[in-house]
Amino acid sequence: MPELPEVEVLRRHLDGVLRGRRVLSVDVLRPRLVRPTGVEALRELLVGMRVHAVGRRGKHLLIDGTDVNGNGGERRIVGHLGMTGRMFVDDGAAELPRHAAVVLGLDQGRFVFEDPRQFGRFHADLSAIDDMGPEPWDAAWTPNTLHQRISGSGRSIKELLLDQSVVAGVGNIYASEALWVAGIRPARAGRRLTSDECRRLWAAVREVLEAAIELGLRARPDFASGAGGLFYYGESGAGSGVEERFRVYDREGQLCSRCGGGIQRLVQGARSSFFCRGCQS
DNA sequence: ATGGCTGTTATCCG
DNA sequence: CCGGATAACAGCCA
Repeated sequence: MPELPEVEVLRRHLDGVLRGRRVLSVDVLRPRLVRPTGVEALRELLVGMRVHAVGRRGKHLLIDGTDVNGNGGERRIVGHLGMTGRMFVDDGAAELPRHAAVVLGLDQGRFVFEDPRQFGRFHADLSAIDDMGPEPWDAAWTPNTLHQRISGSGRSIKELLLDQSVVAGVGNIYASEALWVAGIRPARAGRRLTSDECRRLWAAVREVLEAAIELGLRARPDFASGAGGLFYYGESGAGSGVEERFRVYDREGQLCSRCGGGIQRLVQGARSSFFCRGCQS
C-alpha cells in the first residue's frame, strides 16, 4: 500500500500506537530488508529507544525517538513499504505473518514489519531521504518551481511525476490520476508543458493526494489483520463501505466520467499509464 | 498451468 | 542526460 496517501494514513495510525513506547528487542528475520545499513547498526539504534513521533517523508516512514539508556541522543529509523510492505502493532498473541521481516519487542506489545515481495526497507540509513524533492504541501513547492524543475527535460511528464526528486510521494496510480485532473497527457515531454499547465498539475497533485488521504482516514483500515491491512483504495474499503473510484487508473476501455471519451493505457518506463483521449491533451 | 501483470526503486548499458 | 532493460520477489489472475 505504498503511495503517499497510504503511507500518511499508516503514519497517523503508527504515531498513535508507537508514541511513548520503548523498544526492548529487535528481531530481524529478513536481513535483506535492512540494507544498505546492516542489522547491527539497526539494533544499536533501536534497543533502548523511546519513540516520540512517527513521521513521513514522501513514501518513507520515519520513526523518531531518543536513547533513554544512554545520552538521550536523537535516533531515526527510515522505513519504506516497497510495493507490498505492511507495518502494524499487536499484542504478540497471533502468529507472525509468513514474510515478517523485522519485529520489535515493545514495553507494550510488538511492532511488525512484513513484506512478501521484499522490496521494502527498514534501516538506520538516512541517505534515502537526503536528496528527495519537496513535499506536495511544502512552501518550497510551487507551480513555478515545478515548471522550472521540468522545463529542461525531454522526459515524459508521467515519468517526471514518478521521480521523487521532482516532488515527493507520487506513485504510479496518483500520477495518472493527477494528469487526468490537470487535463494533460502522460506522454507529453516535461519541457513542453506551459506554465498554466504546470499550475494545474501542481494543484492536481495536491488535490488527488488530499482526497486519497481523506478517503483512507474514513476507511479506517485495520492495519493488523491480514486482508484488511492490505486494502487498496481502488479496490474496496475492505468492508468499510468506503470506496475510491479512480478516474483513469486501471480503467482501460472504460468511458471518461468527464467527457465520455475512451480511456487508454500505455506503457512508459515499464509501468502502465492511463489517460482519457478525449479531455487530456 | 504458464505467462503476464502488480503499489517501488537501484543500477547498468547504449 | 535519457530511455530502456533488468533485477530484487511473491501473489494473483486469465
